[in-house]
Amino acid sequence: MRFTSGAGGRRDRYHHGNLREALVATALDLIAERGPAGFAFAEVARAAGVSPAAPYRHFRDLNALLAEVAQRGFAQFAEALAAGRAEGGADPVRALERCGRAYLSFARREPAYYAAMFETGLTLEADPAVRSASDRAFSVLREAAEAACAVAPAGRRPPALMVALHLWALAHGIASLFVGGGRRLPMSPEELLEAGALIYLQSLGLAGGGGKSTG
Amino acid sequence: MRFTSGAGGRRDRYHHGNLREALVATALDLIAERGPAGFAFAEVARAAGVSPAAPYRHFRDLNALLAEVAQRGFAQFAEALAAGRAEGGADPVRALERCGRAYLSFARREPAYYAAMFETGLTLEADPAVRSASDRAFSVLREAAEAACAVAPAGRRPPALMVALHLWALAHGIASLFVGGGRRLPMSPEELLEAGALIYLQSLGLAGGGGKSTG
DNA sequence: TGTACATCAGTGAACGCGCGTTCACTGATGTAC
DNA sequence: TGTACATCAGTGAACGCGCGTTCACTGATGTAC
Repeated sequence: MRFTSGAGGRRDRYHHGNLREALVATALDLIAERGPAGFAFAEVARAAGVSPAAPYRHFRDLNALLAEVAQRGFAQFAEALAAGRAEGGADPVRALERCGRAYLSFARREPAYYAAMFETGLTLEADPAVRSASDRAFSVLREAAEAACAVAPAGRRPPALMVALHLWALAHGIASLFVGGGRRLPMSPEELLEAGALIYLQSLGLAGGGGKSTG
Repeated sequence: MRFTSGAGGRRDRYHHGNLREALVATALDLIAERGPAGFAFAEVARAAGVSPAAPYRHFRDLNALLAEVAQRGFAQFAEALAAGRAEGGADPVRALERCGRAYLSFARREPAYYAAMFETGLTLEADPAVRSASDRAFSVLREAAEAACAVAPAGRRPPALMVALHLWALAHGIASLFVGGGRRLPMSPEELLEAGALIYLQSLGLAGGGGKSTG
């Protein structure tokens, strides 16, 4: 549980004071336990210690609550990607690699957010707020790819958008298949992604031929 | 609808005769409409034109039915991958590429199966039959990767399992993100995968340096 | 070919349950004066 | 500082509904003789 019943000990008041936040946090807990489709609106209310009618003051229905969770997830995701990118420092290729690593690490660190973002069926993508939060996250990766592609050998500069999509898909595929799920691997997802990105970027002339490029 | 009410016109009989098959087909229809978590056990019965108690003769509960769907999906998936591989002919690298292409094309052609296989939450993977059907599908890809890696330049032969995992993740990521979903792309998923696989395999010395390798 | 019978797949009624949603309400908060 | 009042967040009771599951049943099928 995150702070489902108010970490400050200010509970059992008639006015909850922070129910909207509490509902989001509770939904996140329930998603972690049972997946994004594993519970009902009334259940969130019960788990938050509130009457079944209370959530209607804040969300039209369960879907709206899940959309809010997904939206926040994408916002945090964007921050995590940007932080990863910054970690790479001045070297744009290294920054791109770190960006991919941050993708995977977010999926591992925040499986509930990740599930809300990507495993809810496509319904959420119809929500404009979710959609634009998602776009903002992807644009971090796209910009990192643009910077990296700019340092490619002149004359064989790959399309940055394509590079971004390839790395996104690779990271997403690895996260979906091998993080959390029961599938066994002979290596960690992180190692798998790092190796894949290295092989891919080498082919584009963007990574050193065999040298160590990460710490 | 596939053949929900018996394609042979032999309906309105007391004994359905093929209810098990009809339930699987109906579930597939419902998954296509609303996703793997979007309907109830009783609803499958109703859609199949049968009393709510009837499905219990064939499946313990909705989860067992979904597991059956997933299992069949993986079986067809394995066949599709093998067919793709065979399409590549004697050239093992080409065969590997075709295998990846078949992955994507299955996701597009059979979105309901694909959803049952990969978007049901991890619960299904606990089922041994589903698990082994899934393993069988992956082993087609792994064997294709082994054959392809065997023709790599001696001395820098990549680990085949890793190559298989990379291509699997790439294809799965592209399928999950860009097939069916609302996300727009500047190119088709097929082209994206083909380009990605080519870049990746070139780096391993497995694909011609810039030559056309597909038809 | 015909009859008796066992088997089994599907019926339909029934149950308790939790959900989604609404409603008039009530208690807390903050603000005007 | 104190009081009256508007606002608003949460209550709790209520409703109809569909679900999951069970049960004794019944009608179709196939087989033994």
